[in-house]
Amino acid sequence: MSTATKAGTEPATWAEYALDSLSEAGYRRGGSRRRVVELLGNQSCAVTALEMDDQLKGVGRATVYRALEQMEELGLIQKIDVGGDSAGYEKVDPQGHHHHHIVCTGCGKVVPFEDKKLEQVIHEVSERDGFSIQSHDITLKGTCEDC
Amino acid sequence: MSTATKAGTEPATWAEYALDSLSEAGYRRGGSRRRVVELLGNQSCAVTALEMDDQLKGVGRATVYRALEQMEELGLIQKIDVGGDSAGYEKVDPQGHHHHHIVCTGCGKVVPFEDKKLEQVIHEVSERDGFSIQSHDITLKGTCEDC
DNA sequence: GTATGTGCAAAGGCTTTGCACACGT
DNA sequence: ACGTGTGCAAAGCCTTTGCACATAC
Repeated sequence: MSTATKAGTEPATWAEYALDSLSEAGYRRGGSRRRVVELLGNQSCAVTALEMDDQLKGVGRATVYRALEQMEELGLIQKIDVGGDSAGYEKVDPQGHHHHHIVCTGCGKVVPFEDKKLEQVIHEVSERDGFSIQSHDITLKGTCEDC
Repeated sequence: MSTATKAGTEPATWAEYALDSLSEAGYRRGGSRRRVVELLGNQSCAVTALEMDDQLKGVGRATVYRALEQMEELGLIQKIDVGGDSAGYEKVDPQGHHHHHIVCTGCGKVVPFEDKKLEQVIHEVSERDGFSIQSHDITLKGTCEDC
């Protein structure tokens, strides 16, 4: 019972990829979870659970949290500490692209950044300590130019 | 016995240094905060507020949190996400030495590590993005050998 | 003696869980 | 039809705040 679109079978967007992965994991294609997935797919950086709940008017808060839990379990999204009270979540690129975050302790602003050298060093560290690294979540804290 | 100490200038331990800093910042030398400071001074890695509260029997939980807030404000300690529900805290070495953490997503074990190359790359990044970096808190997540 | 420090208890905020009903398969 | 998905409300847990008393200065 494959709902695969065409012979290519390559999902065009992260949301499609995530929905397919959830389906393969045995989850049904419910409408509320789908809305959570699509919201995450439209974001380029971290969003908190409460922000998602605010934007998804017909969706219960519990459903948002449950969907996030399932997706994090499958490695589709990543939980990120954005400094506030609520945790941030963002999609994980299946092709391995990712960024990190600088949080301003003054105004709370979150700025994403990428750095190839940093990626390489992290990769070396993860091999050095006998750990099998699943993800790395680097958050720098500082003061931005406006503060 | 210490041969290097001169008349009340250089604090011999982190706890003394922290208590001096708090005093200079205008805080009085209360007994409960002192116990929190000394507990932190005896730890080499992150401890949570609730763990501290458990160990400090006569000290109120509110006092623990208030002391942590004050010390973090002064940069004496650093808040660290150790993956659980409760936040971790650890002393900041005034001489700049520090380590980072790998958290096992299987058993929750926290392993500290150091890496000079990583430090240098972080330093470069912090200068590149126009941010004034106060601290960096790098947490890798993975599976340890026992899991 | 006065202002800060502290413990207790209550409140706050984010997250999780229980349960009954709706929906996907 | 059956079992999962979902919304609502309540509970849980960490953390913060209010208040009265103790303590440092």
